[in-house]
Amino acid sequence: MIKHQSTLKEIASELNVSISTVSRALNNNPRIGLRTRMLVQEVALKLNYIPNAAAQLLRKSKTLTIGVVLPYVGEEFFALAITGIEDVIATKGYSVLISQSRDSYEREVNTVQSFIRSRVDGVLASISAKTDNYQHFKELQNFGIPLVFFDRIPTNFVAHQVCGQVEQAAEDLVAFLAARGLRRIAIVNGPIHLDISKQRLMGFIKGTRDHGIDVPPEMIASVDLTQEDTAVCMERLCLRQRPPEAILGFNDEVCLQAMQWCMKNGLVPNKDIYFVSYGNLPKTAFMQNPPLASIEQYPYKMGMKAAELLLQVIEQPYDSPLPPQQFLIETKLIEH
Amino acid sequence: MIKHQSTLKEIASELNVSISTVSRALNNNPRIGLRTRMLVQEVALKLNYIPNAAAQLLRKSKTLTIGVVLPYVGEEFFALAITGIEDVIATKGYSVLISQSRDSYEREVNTVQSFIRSRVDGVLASISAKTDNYQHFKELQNFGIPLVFFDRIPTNFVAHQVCGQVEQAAEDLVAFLAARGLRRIAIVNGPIHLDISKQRLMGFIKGTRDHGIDVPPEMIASVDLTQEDTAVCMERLCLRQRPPEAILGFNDEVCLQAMQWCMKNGLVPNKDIYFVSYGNLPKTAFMQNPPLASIEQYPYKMGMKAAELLLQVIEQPYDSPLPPQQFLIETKLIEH
DNA sequence: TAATATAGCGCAAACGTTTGCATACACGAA
DNA sequence: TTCGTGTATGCAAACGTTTGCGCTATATTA
Repeated sequence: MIKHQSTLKEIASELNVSISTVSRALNNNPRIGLRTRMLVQEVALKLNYIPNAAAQLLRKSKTLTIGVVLPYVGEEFFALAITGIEDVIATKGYSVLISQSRDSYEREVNTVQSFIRSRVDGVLASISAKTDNYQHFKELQNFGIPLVFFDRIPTNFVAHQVCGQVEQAAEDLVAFLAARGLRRIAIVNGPIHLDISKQRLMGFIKGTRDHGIDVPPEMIASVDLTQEDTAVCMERLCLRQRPPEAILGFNDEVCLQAMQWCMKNGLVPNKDIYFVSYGNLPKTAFMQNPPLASIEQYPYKMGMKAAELLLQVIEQPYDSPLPPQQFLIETKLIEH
Repeated sequence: MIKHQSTLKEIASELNVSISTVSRALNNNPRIGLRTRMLVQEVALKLNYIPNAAAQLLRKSKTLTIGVVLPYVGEEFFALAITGIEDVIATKGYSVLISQSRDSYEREVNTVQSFIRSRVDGVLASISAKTDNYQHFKELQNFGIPLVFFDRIPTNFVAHQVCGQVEQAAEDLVAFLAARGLRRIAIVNGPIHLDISKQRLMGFIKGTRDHGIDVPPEMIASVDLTQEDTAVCMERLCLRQRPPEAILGFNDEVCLQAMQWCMKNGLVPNKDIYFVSYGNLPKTAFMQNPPLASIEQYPYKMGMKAAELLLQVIEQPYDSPLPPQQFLIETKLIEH
């Protein structure tokens, strides 16, 4: 079903000039006379010429393309981050390949390898909930392809990264609950191999200790971010003699899952159990019972910052690579 | 910052065989002896060889890649459609380039041209709210690149398309409202150059007529899907002597925008003004006042169907192209 | 007038693959 | 020995660009 794709050669033979002249004319090279240049561009337009990116990449070694891999494009947090990324890289003439891992390790690996095959100029990544092996990212680095992690950054892996002030935020959330006299507080955390989960936990422990709150080990849970796992976790947490009065969720999505479990099990969210969370997502503005407080993480800004850092790394000369950078985006507790 | 990217040539010289032998060995061509084949694959692994997709495309004329352009990846409807698309094309070894137009005509044009440059094997498109010129899609077809529209399909443009039973659904929504005794009904439609907007309007007109409902022209409005425009529209609609009792929204997103305007202006959604809509999006399950009824459009299924059709078109031989196909996905009215 | 500069363009190699055709060798049969 | 028949591999062209270098006129200078 392939029809016709005009090439430099065709334009050249149409005008009885050489291929190189056509190439230079289209790139506005001043070595070609103005008359010829105009003529070539005219014919190119007439023939609907569109350069073959593959051939260009083969010669130059630039694709002007960056890859973005993240868990779900549909999650508001990531959707906003994508927009931030696009807005930054568009200004430099880059375009972006978006791919979602859907929290699957295999999908993430495949995506990264596909990015390598197409020789993108750089990669932005927010790792899947299942990823605790970073070989594919290592390979990316071996290929010399710049890599910046954002939000869901790995632990024990040296790379550029951008994320929120997660630990401080957890302390703030605990303080928020403590100020309301709540003392039986649980945390429903994300996978602990995610650095942002570790940070949430540290902030939670620090915050509870600061307020003299005792945290029995059963009050500390991790889920893999699926609806099912969250339900199992809630079951364990709430079907005990003394269920928690409040829950600090990994993010708004997890809280929604937990709150759904509550409703199915005759508990009224934010009445029987209070929720606080991360995200402050736009959709919570329409909710019946949004989390009492949620940490605004400015995903648009985070996307922008990550993209800016990546571009900086890309433009760095071969011989003086940038040492691994870490950026923190400030966060803010929002009450609902 | 580019380090090293191993090539067939390197593997070849490492083993003192020819490049063609290496190429064939890696493709498991039986013409190469088993011993050599194993040896080559071993060395390829050792050197972290990953083929250069650009070079491959230049020789073969297949990228095993399809492009998807749609308004917003973050909208639940499109996010679900993407997932359906991915699930289908993954089974055939294809991968997907996702790009959002964010309802901008320029962004959509750029995306399509970038798809052409990278010579994708096919394109799935859901057009932006601003698009009423289809030259860029025409160009795609001139290049012989298969194209399938889904959901947001253009009017007056011959192409394969997949969308929901929109018109019938609008009639159903009107019937739903009429059964509740509501007779002052307005429609807040999408851009009228979208075929699905036209269909909504036709269903609306048919439905109201069937129920003997009079519809003054002021009750028929179109918005460009932005928050601002919806607010302006609501203003015109509601700040009159007799505001509508019920509104049929273009989709859940538009309804949310309209309901936000209501709340800002002292009107209680689904009490002062009833809403019905399209989408039945998951997030409405958490809402305080979801639309009373919403049309489930099965976006996952729609994405799958569109992808299946595209693959079929791609695999069609040059000489017998498929005549333009139109598929309807059945819909269902859901009460809340 | 001769030497030199300059403008305008073409030649051909290179990027990393794939693939039709040719080649080299071993082995058994005539 | 000679021929045929596989089997295993190599050669070289081609895909569509970009780009260093070289060529030819014409214009400028001494």
